[in-house]
Amino acid sequence: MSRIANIVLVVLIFFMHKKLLHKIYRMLYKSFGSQYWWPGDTPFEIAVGAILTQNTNWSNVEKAIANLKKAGVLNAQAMNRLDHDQLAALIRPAGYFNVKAKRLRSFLDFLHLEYGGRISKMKDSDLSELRDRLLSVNGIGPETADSILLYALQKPVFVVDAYTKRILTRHNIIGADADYHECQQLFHKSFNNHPELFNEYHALIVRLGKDYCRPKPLCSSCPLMPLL
DNA sequence: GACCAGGCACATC
DNA sequence: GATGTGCATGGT
Repeated sequence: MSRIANIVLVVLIFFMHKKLLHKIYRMLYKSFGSQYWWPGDTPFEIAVGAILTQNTNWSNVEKAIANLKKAGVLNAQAMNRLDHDQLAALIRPAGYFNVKAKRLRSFLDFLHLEYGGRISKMKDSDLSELRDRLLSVNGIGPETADSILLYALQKPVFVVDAYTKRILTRHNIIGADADYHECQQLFHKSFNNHPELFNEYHALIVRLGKDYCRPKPLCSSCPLMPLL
């Protein structure tokens, strides 16, 4: 194939995928409506939830969040005064409580050292630089960093999770070996950095994933089944 | 009782 | 660089 034909093919495939991603969004929104994400009252609570939900069912996270609220420590200053065992005991229902207590501690250290304990101060930073800084915090990987950026700080960043990859793979939009960045770029290029839409789209994907998109088998009542 | 859930870091090859 | 493993609770 000539070089030009190859370029034309790549562009065509991109526009096909873009059209399909738009169609999937419309189908999900029609099926489920607005999801009103993120389920959290403050940017700090959203950031804590993003760490606690790592590889964990949200209902377990809710129990841990309720414990933190009841103890009056769901703010950067009060949580910073807890020692490891106190924090781990409060977040126990979220699972991996020792690991997550360390990760929350790393985030608190970062927040106090770099932003005086105020998440709102993060908003002023350059997006790319802020993302790199978040990723440098132990326990904050791409999905957690992007969840904080999008849902706590309203930055135009799409959150890619296991459900997103599963759906994109099943619809042959990406290969099984596609990485986080590749999936994310697909959404960024298809939707022109639109934070409100990224917010709703990711929430809808999670809703679909929870209800219909188990690893196996394929669910015949899935709203996206007509596309397969 | 097995499987799964809104990941990530670290060890090993 | 790719792959495997540990981390843990609670619902289905």
